[in-house]
Amino acid sequence: MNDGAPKRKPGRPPSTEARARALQAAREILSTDGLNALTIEAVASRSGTGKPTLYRHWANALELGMDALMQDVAPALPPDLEASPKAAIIRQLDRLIESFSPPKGAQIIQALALCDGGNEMAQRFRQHLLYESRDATRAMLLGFIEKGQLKQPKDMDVFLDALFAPVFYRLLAGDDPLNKALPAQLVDAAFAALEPDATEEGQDT
Amino acid sequence: MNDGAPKRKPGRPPSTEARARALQAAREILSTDGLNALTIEAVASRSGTGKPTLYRHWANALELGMDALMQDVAPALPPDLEASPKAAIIRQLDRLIESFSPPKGAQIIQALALCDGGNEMAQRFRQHLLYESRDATRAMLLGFIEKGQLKQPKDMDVFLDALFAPVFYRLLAGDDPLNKALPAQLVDAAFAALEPDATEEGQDT
Amino acid sequence: MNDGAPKRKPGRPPSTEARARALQAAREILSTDGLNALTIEAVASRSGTGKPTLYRHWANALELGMDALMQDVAPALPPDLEASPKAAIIRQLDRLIESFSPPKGAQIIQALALCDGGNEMAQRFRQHLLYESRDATRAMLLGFIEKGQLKQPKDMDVFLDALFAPVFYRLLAGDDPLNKALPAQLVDAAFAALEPDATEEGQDT
Amino acid sequence: MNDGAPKRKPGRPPSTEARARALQAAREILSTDGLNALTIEAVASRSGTGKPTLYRHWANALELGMDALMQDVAPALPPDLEASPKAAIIRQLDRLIESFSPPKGAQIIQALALCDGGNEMAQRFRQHLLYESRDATRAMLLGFIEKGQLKQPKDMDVFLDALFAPVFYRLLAGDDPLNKALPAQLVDAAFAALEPDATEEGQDT
DNA sequence: TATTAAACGAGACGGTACGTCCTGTCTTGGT
DNA sequence: ACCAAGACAGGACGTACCGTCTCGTTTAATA
Repeated sequence: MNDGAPKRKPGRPPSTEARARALQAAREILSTDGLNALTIEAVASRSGTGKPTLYRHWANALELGMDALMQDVAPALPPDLEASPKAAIIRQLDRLIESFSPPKGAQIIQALALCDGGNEMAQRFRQHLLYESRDATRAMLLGFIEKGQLKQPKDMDVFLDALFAPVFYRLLAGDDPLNKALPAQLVDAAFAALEPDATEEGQDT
Repeated sequence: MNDGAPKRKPGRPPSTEARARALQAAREILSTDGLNALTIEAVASRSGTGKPTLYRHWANALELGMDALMQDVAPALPPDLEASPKAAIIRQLDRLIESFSPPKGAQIIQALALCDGGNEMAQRFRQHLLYESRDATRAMLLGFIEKGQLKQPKDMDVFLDALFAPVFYRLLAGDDPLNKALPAQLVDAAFAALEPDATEEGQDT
Repeated sequence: MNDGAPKRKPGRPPSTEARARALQAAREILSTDGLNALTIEAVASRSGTGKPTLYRHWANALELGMDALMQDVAPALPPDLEASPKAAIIRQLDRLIESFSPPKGAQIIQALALCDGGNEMAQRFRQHLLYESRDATRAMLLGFIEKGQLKQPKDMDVFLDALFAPVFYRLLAGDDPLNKALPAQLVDAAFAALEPDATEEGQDT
Repeated sequence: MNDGAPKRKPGRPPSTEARARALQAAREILSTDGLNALTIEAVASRSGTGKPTLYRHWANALELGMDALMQDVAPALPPDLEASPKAAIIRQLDRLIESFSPPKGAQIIQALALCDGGNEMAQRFRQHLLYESRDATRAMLLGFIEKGQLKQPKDMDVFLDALFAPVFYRLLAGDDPLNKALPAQLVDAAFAALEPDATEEGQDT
């Protein structure tokens, strides 16, 4: 029962349009000049937004950049228990890798590395880019395990790391671009520990 | 007074002392104020070195930082085929994690994310921090395989990723500090795929 | 042709209280922080008045400041033909100097120097601070002359300048504060030209 | 004994050219847009000088403006005891009024009113614009008095104020521009107190 | 008494300028 | 030839006010 007093604050409300213009300009700068060129001044001049307005919405250029980067990452992911476990996880990884297509991937890594970690925006960013896929995958795995289609891994977090960490690791290393085959390779390697019999025969590939 | 007259250049030779002073100042700044505070000006003023001298040695502050960070990472690693494969790899990972003790780990990640990738210093940095351990571990694994102590993994690079990527992934994520137990967990999980029978019984450790 | 009906406008009439609060806040700011600190925002926040309300009453912060400064200057002056000419003029100058007691004097000079000159508020300000005393003094002098108590000066405006200009000049110069003796000195010097005989003997004082 | 070691400071010396360019740009801005438009940014962009360089030379835009205004004021004044006292003083006042030709006069008044008073630049400014003429005139008057050509005024400072204050007063008031006749009027009025006999006859003009 | 239009406070808006910091280059005199 | 010191042009930082513009809320004359 909170509609009795929606408690609109006094004063002119923030302009959603100004915010949208700023984010759009930021995305454009990111796609053409990279995260280092994403300065508050550049966004202000490109978007026709005043600097104080930008600082009203974001604490600094990095937070604006994180916000802009989040807009370009597929926002949701459907939990899917119909397909095979491997296929479902591969689909998750595919989506992640697609979101990290150049030059976004390296910029996301850079933002992750630069952000403070303590503030709220950094937590949202990490949640969106690191944990959303991971949590969904965890939920899927638990579903498969419950249905008996999958063996319980020894340590779920370590198991998930084996799937997701290599994606970020390769972006961080830089010289090994993400490729389409990677998800299947990761899933195969991870499942080898769960389905020991299956790996025996496919070993000669 | 250099012996066979190996091409004595005219003029005053570069001062090794100035370089050392600069690196020392950089390490101090890194340990107290972080990579963002490592500016050329800060190093110049703290070390009593002129800015042009710094630019003579490093292209920019980031390269100086990478150089300073490399100094603090254990420089070598002994290939060891005497111990058990698991123990040998755990020792490698332990050394790596120790090198990444706060606040160095996050700074190394930051430097990796910021550096261009194309230039020579970035390659040395990556070689030293990403690939040295990995390559040594790969060599060790091949040794163990040759001796029959280890089964050949399906894809060596993916296998190595499963060991090393989580370390960097957790540094990148930030909120999950590296702990002492991690190496053993990673090795156990990775070896589950190689030694399916053995893991059944040793699971309760 | 709207004077038949007093033309009461519909809607809420301007709040005299808001105006008064703003002027009070402005006076307080002037007395503690000076004219440079008298910004519209400072007055708005201190007085609890909205910025648009302030702009409805004054065109900018300087005009508000001039209005506030005028409130603190003795508003009227009694023409006095009973006393001696010298004493009457000294009283005028005393009143003026009292109105300019620190820190007001310098602020008034600053406002005079900054204001445009063309607009209506600037004219009111000048009228109030420069010409009111001067005009009253001129009227008094004419009265004394008519009564035969005073000799006609060669040029009345130049004569008045000799009385009033030094007051403003010393405020402008800044390092020579106005003192109580100044009015008598100015009057003596000015009257020396009118009453040549009297000055002969009193010269050694 | 300070020439044995001229004590040249280490490091690159300040560029006289950059300073000159900045002052030139400031003079241009003053002559076209006024003192309010003389911002550090405007000077930087017009002169091709970096902002930090400007701040190295001047504490703020006002000080830069005062420096620029001083450049345009006739820098010296010859003490002249050959002419008649009146003529010599009129020449001084003429020079002063000429230096204050629009729009400079109002800008000088504005700068005087705005400057702090305590700092060194403000003192130089006042010395140059207020006291240089005044001091030279005082010296001349003393010379004339010594030679018996002039009677000793009752109070020299008050006498000098009667000559100089009206000039600044009229600039401050704004609506009464300085005219060519003013110096003679001021001198006549001031001398009336000194040469009572002469004024008797010329009074009816 | 209800309507209604203007003024109210609050505060976001696009802007301009501030004064600081750092960049990477250069110019000094000294070693 | 290299050094330290430090000034240079440039550019981004984050802040303070400017003067304008919505907002939703009073307030008082009018209908």
